[in-house]
Amino acid sequence: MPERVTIYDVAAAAGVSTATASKALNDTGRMAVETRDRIRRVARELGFRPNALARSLTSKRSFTVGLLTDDTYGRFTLPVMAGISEGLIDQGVSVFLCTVEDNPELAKVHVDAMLDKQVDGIIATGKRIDKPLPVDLSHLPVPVVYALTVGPGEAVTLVPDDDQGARAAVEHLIAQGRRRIVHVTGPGSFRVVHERAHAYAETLQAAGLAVDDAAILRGSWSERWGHDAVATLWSGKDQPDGIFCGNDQIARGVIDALRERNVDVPRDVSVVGYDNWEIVAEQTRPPLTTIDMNLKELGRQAGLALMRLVNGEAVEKGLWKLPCTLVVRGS
Amino acid sequence: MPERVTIYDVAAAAGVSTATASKALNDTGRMAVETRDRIRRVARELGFRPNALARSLTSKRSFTVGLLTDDTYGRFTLPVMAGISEGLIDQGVSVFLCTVEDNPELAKVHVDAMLDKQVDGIIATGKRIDKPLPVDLSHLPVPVVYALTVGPGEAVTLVPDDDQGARAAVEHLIAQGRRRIVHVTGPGSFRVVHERAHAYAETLQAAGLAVDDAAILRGSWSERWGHDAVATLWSGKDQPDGIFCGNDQIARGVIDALRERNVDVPRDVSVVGYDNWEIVAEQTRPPLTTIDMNLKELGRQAGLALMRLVNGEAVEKGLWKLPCTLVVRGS
DNA sequence: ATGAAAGCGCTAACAG
DNA sequence: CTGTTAGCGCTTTCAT
Repeated sequence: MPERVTIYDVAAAAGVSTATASKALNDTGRMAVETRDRIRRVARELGFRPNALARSLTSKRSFTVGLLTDDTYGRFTLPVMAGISEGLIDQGVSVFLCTVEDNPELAKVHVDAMLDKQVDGIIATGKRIDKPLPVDLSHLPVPVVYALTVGPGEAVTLVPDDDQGARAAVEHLIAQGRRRIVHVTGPGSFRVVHERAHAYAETLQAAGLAVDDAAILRGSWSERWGHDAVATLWSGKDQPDGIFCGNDQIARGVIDALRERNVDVPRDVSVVGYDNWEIVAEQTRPPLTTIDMNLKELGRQAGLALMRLVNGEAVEKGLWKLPCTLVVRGS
Repeated sequence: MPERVTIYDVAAAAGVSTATASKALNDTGRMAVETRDRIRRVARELGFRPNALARSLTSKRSFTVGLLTDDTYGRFTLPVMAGISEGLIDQGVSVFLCTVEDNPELAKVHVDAMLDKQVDGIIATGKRIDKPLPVDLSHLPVPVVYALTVGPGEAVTLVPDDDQGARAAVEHLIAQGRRRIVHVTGPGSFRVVHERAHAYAETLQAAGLAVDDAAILRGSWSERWGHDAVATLWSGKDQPDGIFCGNDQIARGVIDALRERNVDVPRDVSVVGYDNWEIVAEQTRPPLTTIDMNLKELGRQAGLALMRLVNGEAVEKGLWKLPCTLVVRGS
């Protein structure tokens, strides 16, 4: 395996001191252009790459951040991760990814490992906005940003704007001429369920449509529940012509159930999902119109906010609600 | 933000030199037990945590590895990542996760960043066993292990044993009393398609069942294709009583299509999928019997193999085929 | 049994 | 314009 080239090698080869070499390579200090060029050329020829660890030791910056998540399955974490990575790569920042599940000890081990490795900051992310990670991150020697998970009030927390997202979904259904719109969603124990349901009701009201509490059906986040909800709805008399689902899996169950009843989507009923989980949304028949939470963008913003904090720049504390986007497909 | 405590602080507070403090904390050297205990106690009281960067500078080990993947969606990468992390956490190793998509420049940037940060080794992983990452990892100053992606012949490469997995699937169908078993799989351009098809044919033959080339239907990796394949199969005369699918999505399409034709699964036809993608496999009706590639275990092994390489221990080079497991559900 | 000193690779004051 | 020196936090000979 090739030996690593140090700045001493470069300095020696260029016939200068390491200080000069350092300055030349970092474009700091002042020196003859030709010296600078020569040193740079030598460095390139030797394939010199500075040891980031050594650099960090003095600079107090490791250009490394930690991403902590309790989302084992990665449905939400991965887009966030991709956004962070993409947003920070040109600052030369790398990301430690740690999955902590619901295990406080494991979480502590990972946080300690990150701190020992001098991460510049930590991003905490999760699968539930209303559930904190199993570890207290509030008195760490580095800044912390929360994404898709609750942080303390004085922290920066990024979440998708559920209110706006749900509103966009319902407004779309109304724009399709739908008038009897129901909402099939997840368990009432999730805060997003309330927020989306609330936005749903308000949007109907604003459009002068009847708002009926019975039109909000709460169940699990599964296909099966979407299926069952349709069975319930179609056993009554007033069938809806628009269904806003709490997530794409429910929507998938709904669409499948409707097809089995020979109810045509979107002719007879329009369906809108939530999450834009492409693997689900693109495979429904017809493909699912849904709300995209723009998680990648959320990740990018989280990363950038963290770096601003790291750099001591001012960052507005509190809850950042990032806009969702309606993705229109065939349903 | 709390100031970091250094070994100098500990040494000073304990009234010893840093050398002694270091020895006490690392359980090296020899000294009075009481001195050691006192130093340790002081360190604990002060909340001392050694700076891993400084330590790495001398030890030449960063206890950090890089995970490179082209699997944006993360379907395969995440379990592998979880396995690596889980397998290495008690050695104090952290993982940099980098998604490089198919972008050679991006890949190079990430690899360089990792090397600059002195990763002890790199694990390359991907979504296709027969496609290399868009970057050459063969002349790096650190060891590399490949998982779910092709590496050079002299490298360690871990893949699921497709032959054994497919065999297990078909044997299960035969054990269910199925005699007319077809194989609905993905595009012929994937190597796994050939391997699984080959194992399928061989297993039938070994059981004394007729092997027919027309019984292998190649298409895309989608639900839609599973659906279409059933349409094709049921338009002919000899309908199968067992279907081995190339992945779970195809299997899902197959099961849905069968239900639409009032063909009962598993009474009339047994279906086996591949991947054990729980989100799909558990939501089919009935839940899908499928093959699990044990990716988390594969990740763990990859991590352990890499660390053995890092430690200069002997590791058998070449292709490691790890066993798959049949997961029996309702189909 | 303990400590002084050197050094890991790099950067930054400060001289020359 | 360039080099000497000190130091980042820790480990490790080598003296004492």
